[in-house]
Amino acid sequence: MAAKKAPRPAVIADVAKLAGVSVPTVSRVLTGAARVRPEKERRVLDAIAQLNYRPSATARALASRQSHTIAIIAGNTSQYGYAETIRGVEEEARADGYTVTITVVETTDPDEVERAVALVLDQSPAGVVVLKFDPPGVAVLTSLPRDIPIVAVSGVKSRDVPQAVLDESRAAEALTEHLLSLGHRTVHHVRVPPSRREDGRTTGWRRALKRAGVEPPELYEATWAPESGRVIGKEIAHNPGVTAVFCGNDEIAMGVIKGLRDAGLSVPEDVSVVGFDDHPLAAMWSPALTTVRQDFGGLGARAFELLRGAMSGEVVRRTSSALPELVIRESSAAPRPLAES
Amino acid sequence: MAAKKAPRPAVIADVAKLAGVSVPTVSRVLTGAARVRPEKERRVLDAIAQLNYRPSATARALASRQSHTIAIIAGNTSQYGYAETIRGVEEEARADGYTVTITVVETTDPDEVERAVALVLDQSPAGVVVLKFDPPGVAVLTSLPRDIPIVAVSGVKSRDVPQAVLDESRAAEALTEHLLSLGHRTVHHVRVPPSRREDGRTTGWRRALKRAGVEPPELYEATWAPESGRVIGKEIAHNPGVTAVFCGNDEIAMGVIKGLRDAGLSVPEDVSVVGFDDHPLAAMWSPALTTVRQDFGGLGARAFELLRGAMSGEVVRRTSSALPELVIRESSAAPRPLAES
DNA sequence: TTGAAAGCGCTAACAA
DNA sequence: TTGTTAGCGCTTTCAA
Repeated sequence: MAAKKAPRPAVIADVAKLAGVSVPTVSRVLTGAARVRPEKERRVLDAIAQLNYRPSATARALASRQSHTIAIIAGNTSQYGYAETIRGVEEEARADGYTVTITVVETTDPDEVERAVALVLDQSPAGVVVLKFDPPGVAVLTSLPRDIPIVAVSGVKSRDVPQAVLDESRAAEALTEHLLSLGHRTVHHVRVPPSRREDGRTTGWRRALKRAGVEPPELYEATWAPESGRVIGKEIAHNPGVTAVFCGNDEIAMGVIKGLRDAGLSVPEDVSVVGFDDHPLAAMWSPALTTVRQDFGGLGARAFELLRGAMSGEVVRRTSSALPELVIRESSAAPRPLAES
Repeated sequence: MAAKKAPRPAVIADVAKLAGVSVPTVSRVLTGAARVRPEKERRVLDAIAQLNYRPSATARALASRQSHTIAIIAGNTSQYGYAETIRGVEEEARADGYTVTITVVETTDPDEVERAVALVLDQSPAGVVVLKFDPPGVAVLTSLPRDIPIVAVSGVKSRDVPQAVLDESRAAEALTEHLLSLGHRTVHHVRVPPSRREDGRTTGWRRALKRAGVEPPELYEATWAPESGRVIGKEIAHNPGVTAVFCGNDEIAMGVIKGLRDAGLSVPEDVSVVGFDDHPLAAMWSPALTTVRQDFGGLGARAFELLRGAMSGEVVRRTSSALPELVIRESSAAPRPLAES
């Protein structure tokens, strides 16, 4: 039972009265919408400080028909790439005085997608950032009305809505070429769940192989759990034809290495394994992982910048990332010379 | 230049007119605040569907003086424990129809703390969850007004505000005892940045040591970056008195192991290293990490539950976690028999 | 059970 | 430059 003592928070009318001006005048100094005589402005500012007044974002949003909230919709919030991207968006948004809401959509189940979209729309956010890394993200994008500023964040280019992209296919291509240049006849690929039929990582891998005149071998399909990588690693250990493996992300690569080792093979002596993303632990791994750096934080920041443009009615252009950076460490090496085979 | 075509979204008055009832009646069926004659209710529902009407959360919040938004304030969003906790809160909140906003406070700089708190307060959220894992979290808690429902999430108990806790000291104690029971004379500790003078992990470690009659050796201080663990690992390698190391979290443990190995030592043969949290990659590591499982997701969920209680004016009790679960894997073993010493 | 009237706290138009 | 007057889209009295 809280005491009734709590003096109800000051509202704009209280400030106006104390400052001896009208309510709109207070609003004007608050928003800077129009000039106010310096002296009155001072009085208003004093009153605000004295009453410890804070404008209600809710009332503002209702009256001005625009909020200072942006919504992020994502398949999850805790995985490395997602978390970092969200961090990037939040950081930029906060610097700009925006509040960010997060809504997770775990599956492509129409009901769930619908419900999440409704939750977001009900807040009438000033803009929406959709993490289009996975099928739920794609589904959300489809059912989001287009009369509100939207920016997608993705690993592959598309002309759907404005989007900040990290060119995964180029990165995957470079990584695959690295392996090929080491002398491997072919490179196998462990794919993480793609956002559509094919993701940028797989595309780049395939492209590099084709260019080298090598027929892409069959894919291994992993889930997002590192454990699934371990299972695949064990499986790979039984296939002597595999000398180099390109994994969809670093966590899976770590799992694959674990599986390979459990089966008695060593990396990179018996098989080279490379990851993707440059996870903070990639360098700590034994052997340290060869991978490609993905700037997810920067990606998020760029997404917000695009969104800011869209929100201010600007004509939006798409961005593309800087070139991905290959990080060569210890998990990749030349193949063991074959004993005939 | 968007066409003016976009039919402005339907508002409650449109629904009322179409259904042939008054606005308050529509509101009543929406909120369930009062009984409405079944037939009218049907007409209202039909009108809502037909107009594709969505109530404005903003207007609702203003009129009813209560929002359906809860705010999470955290030191960061991407680190494992934080990200998982946030996931837990968001999941529960979403199931309850709440929108969640995230605000990051990176330092204890009063201006930054003030600004973030203001950003949160301006939204007049229905409740606030503060991740009190670090100094910024503690600072936020101090400058947050108490006339709004607040729940803290933490690793150590305190009577400040209602809080969901994960009993870190018990877990750390169990882990330290495990090492001691293996035959180690003492256990060294690599601490991660504490939220206050001392954190639960360090406290538990110290307690177990004291209980065993061992004087706690000097601490090693790490940052949150795994790399800092590696540096410490190298340092430890030069100290032959160290046979067992308890690290503040799994990432740091991985770094320490890396550093130890770089210096030519092997784990657990030369020194045992245990982590904390049971990070998804802990099992993939070589050697697989001995650690203690922390259910951050559940922690977040419990925090929301507490908050829901507080929001509905309930008398709030504190929760405590279930007992932490020790996960013994390969990185801990009996010390090497000494060659005299 | 229902409608009329009165706000919620603010910004937008419009005169003055 | 400033105040008056109208709302924003909803919920909440209060009568009926």
